[in-house]
Amino acid sequence: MTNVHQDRGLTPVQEAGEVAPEPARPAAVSLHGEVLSRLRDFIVEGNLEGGARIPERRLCEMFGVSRTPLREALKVLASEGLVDLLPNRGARVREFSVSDVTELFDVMGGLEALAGRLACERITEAEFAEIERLHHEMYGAYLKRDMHAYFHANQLIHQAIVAAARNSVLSAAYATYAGRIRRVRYSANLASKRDRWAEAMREHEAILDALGRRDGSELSEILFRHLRNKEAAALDHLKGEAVALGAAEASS
Amino acid sequence: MTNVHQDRGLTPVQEAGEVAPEPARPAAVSLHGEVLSRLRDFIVEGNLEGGARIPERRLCEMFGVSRTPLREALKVLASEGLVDLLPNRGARVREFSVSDVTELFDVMGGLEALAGRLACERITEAEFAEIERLHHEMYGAYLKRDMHAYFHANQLIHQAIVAAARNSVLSAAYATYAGRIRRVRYSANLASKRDRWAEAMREHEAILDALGRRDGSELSEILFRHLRNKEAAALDHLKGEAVALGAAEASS
DNA sequence: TCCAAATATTTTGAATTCAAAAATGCCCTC
DNA sequence: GAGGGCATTTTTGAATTCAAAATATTTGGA
Repeated sequence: MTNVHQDRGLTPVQEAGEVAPEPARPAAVSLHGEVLSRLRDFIVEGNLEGGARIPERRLCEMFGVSRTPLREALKVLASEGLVDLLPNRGARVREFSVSDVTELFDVMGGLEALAGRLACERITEAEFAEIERLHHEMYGAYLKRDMHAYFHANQLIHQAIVAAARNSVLSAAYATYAGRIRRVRYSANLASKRDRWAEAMREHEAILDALGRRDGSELSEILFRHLRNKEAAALDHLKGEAVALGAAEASS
Repeated sequence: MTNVHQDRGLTPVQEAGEVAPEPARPAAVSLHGEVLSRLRDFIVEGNLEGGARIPERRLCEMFGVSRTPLREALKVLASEGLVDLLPNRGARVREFSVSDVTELFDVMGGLEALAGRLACERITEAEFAEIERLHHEMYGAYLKRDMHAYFHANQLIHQAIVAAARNSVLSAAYATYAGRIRRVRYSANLASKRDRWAEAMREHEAILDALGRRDGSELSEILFRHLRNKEAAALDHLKGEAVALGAAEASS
């Protein structure tokens, strides 16, 4: 995966007359955009230690570009909250404290509540049917204790609700914040206890019900509380991890 | 051409003659940050025609910097949604369609609803007392038909609610979206009819009441509907303006 | 005169260069 | 041997340079 990056042959000097074919990616029009999305993915996927200093030069080598587009990308990522820029001291991957995660979950909850409300105003029958289908798929995964399939269907449901809200500003904001907490959220789900799982399933029943009745206020309410519960589970996990880490560090 | 060095030199702030001195700002440590916040303000305040092409060189002259920090600032503003970057075609101030404004107001409504809910959990007595004071101040302005004072107190109340939510991610998001719609929102308030004004005042009574009872769900509900009503007023105004503009352009 | 092709100019995207700030290492003192 | 100041190296911030793309202008032809 990482060698895809190096192999890409995006050499700073355009020595090769013909452009290498790259049908997979939609071929960003600018190096800036290319570097931005690759670096964002790279960070979101957890390939860089949080808090560690990242020399620009190393990243330039990694992506095979000069510092100009890389630095542009870093400024954008800083404005997205993924990176900290210390003046004259370089960039580092932002570390999230417990309170940061709390804040992010609350904002996600607010956005999902909004999405639910708007979705009730605008959702089509076809969209609702698709969500219903995903819900049953998720329920099947729950019965089979297939965590991965459950998690996947769950994500698709929440995404479908956001999409049904038909608000591009909301979608963009949702994507940004989802990216920030993706790592902690995923591992929290993996570690979630069975009882939380059952509870989450019940909440999803209520979500589908409110959506079916197009009751925006109620769906909004349920979604916010649903996220609050996810938040609690994630924080349990995060605190356990912090303790474990601290112990490991103390013993080493 | 070499005097760019000297011109910009040690005083990037004082350089551009037409910009008023602003000692309030904490003097950004980097040119990038300085250019970013000045350009953002410049756009938000409506000094650039929407949709018009903005050559980088002109902006460089205006701010007295080279293209590097300016281009970095443009990328960040593009990610904030204030600017459109057309590949190989330069930057232009983003134009907001009616549906863009609708989307922005809905997101603002979602954020305010969230702020209200969180504020009910966390607000102190002192903060509530201050909001109460602002409310009565606003009511006084309403009775005196002092639009400007009313608008000011109104803004402060909403800001105070967001602040009481104690969520920096929320505050940052709120500030970003508020910046995007500031112009249209202000002019809409100026143009709002008297009956909308009375209605808004009644809504604010309900806001204060729900906040006093720390009823997060209800406050959330009221705030979202309050923003929806603001949205309707703003859209009325916007459509009227569009018609007037179209007529003016047709006749010129 | 008007349109279109060819050429010249401008503007953009990105690499390179240069100065200043920070980090590193060295030596000296204690 | 430890700590502190000074020189060296590295890294960052920002200007400049250069090539490619886009835009404007000129020219040729009907």
